[in-house]
Amino acid sequence: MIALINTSITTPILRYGRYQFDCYISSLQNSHAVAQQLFDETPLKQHNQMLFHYSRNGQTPEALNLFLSLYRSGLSPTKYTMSCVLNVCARCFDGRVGEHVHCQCVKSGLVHHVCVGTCLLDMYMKTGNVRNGRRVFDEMGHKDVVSWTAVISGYLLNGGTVEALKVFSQMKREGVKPNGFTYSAILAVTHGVFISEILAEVIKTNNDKLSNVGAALLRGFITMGNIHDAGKVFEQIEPKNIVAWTAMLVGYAQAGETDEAAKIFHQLTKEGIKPNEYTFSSMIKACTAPAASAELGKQFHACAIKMRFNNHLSVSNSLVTMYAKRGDIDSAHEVFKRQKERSLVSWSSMISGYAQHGQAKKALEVFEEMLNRNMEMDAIAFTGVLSACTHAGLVNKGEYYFNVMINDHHINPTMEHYSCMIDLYRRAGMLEKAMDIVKNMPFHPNAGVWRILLAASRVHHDMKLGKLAAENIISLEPQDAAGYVELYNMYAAAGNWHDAVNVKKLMHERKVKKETGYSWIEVKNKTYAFKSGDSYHPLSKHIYSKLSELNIRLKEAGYQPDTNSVVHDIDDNEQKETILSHHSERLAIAFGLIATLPDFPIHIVKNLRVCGDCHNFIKLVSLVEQRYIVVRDRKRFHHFKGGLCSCGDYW
DNA sequence: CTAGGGTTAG
Repeated sequence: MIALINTSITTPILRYGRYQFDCYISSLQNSHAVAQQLFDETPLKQHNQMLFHYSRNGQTPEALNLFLSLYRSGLSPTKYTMSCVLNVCARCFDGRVGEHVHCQCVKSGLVHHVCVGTCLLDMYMKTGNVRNGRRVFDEMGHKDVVSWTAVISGYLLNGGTVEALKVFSQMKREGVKPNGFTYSAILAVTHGVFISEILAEVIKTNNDKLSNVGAALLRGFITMGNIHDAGKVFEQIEPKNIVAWTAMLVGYAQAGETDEAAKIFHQLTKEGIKPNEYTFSSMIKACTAPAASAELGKQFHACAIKMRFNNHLSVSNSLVTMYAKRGDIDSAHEVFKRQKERSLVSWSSMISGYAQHGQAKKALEVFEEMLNRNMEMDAIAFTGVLSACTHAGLVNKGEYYFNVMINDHHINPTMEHYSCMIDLYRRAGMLEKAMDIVKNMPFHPNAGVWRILLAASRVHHDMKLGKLAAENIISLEPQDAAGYVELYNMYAAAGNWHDAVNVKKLMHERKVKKETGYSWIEVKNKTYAFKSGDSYHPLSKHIYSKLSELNIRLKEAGYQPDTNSVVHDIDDNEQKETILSHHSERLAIAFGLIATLPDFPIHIVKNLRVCGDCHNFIKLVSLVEQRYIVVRDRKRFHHFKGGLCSCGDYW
């Protein structure tokens, strides 16, 4: 676990002097009479600047405390004060804080200023109160392009696509000219298809080098998976602001190119642009990619601390997920524990983190704490707790939470929730119950569900189900090799070579390729990649001889290779064993054993799931070599120790 | 006068 720097004290950079700042802080920290007097004598303008500073830095509690002191001391807030504090309220989860400020705005008459009105409607929209947001907007005497844009993005934020588009056209009808911000917002719903249309309109109306729309266009291309055109748009944006840089960074991150994302980060700082919380949370998220080094994530954490962004909610939330995904669940919890305020996202990040590590008990504890605090719940929070139950085989608990979600929280189960339940029953061997859900849920099963059923068919030797699942996977996701391979193996096993050959032909015609399995291991700050049977590593010879040595020792300890995991069309059992024994994770582990000291834990990251035989193999390695081995596969973590795995062979 | 809208995290 890394040592976290104490971040509870932040020193803002102020326009006024150090002395005044110290007085300021003391006035906030104790209710000492002298300090209070100092507070009262400080001009309102400086309080406002301080408030602005807090709001810009995401220091929500500080900002609200300051506003409260201001209110208590009898100073009358200005429209500037209100704008700032409403901006802060927009990020609160308790909408009542904002409502209170709303009352103050009405009483003082400040509500009639455009800025205050806009902040108010924005606050309601961001806290999910669309009705009040709309009402404030309708009652505004004077509306400008900013107010219109705020309503549009407010609707979009709350899923009101149709209303957003309506407001967009109404605005144009009333003669208000959309600007870059407006296009930027509306582009989020136009899904690529309209990109060229909007682009034409943008060029016609705002001939200003894509400055504000650029980032939105860029995002459009990225969601279409077109990083090339995204890059071209990026080049055209001039000057490039932080939003544009962040959008480009996200583009590379989504394409799995963590190093390119990091390059963008360094480039923007070199150009004198200051990264903000969006940049940091995006960059830290990029560090969770399987091929990214664990060091990189820590470096950006350190960087965030240095630049004082670590206390921003989105940043600390992304840190929780980053550490969890990097296998360091303790650091994830440490960040979570130190969060001054936590949102729904914070709690669900922690729950999913524990779930991925198979620590179901802790996941449920955190979830129960959330329930006790009467926090608002959403579908994703329940996905976290259900997946914890699934990974640990807690059938009763899973059923219980599923019902709580529907009956107490009135959340409609999504496909994800049904998948969890199907997987939960399937792993527990309750195939009939799993099938009941498949038949009765209001969705057509997606490829994910069929993959679960495919796994079930293998365990239960249910050929009929296997065939059905494989065929559905092929039709739903024609580029996924799993269905073809399974179907081929089934035909081959039954001696039906005619159909087997046809499957192979189809696969060939469609250019379907099995995703290459990679395993990564980090040794002395360097990441090494291995793929099955490769010999690129300079120590390759030693790695393979270590593997043969291990094989002999493991067989003495009772290891029997399970060649059923091999999906190749090979008859020779010995050949199958060889393929198994050279799976990428084994190469990585063998290298880890050679290259690190005996008490050093070995961390492996895989892009695919670990196969049953490798799982057995690693368990025994952890026993005979007395090593702690952590494997992160596509879905979750396995902590191997003394011949056992944290997943309890339940994955 | 300053301030409000656009990107981000599970």
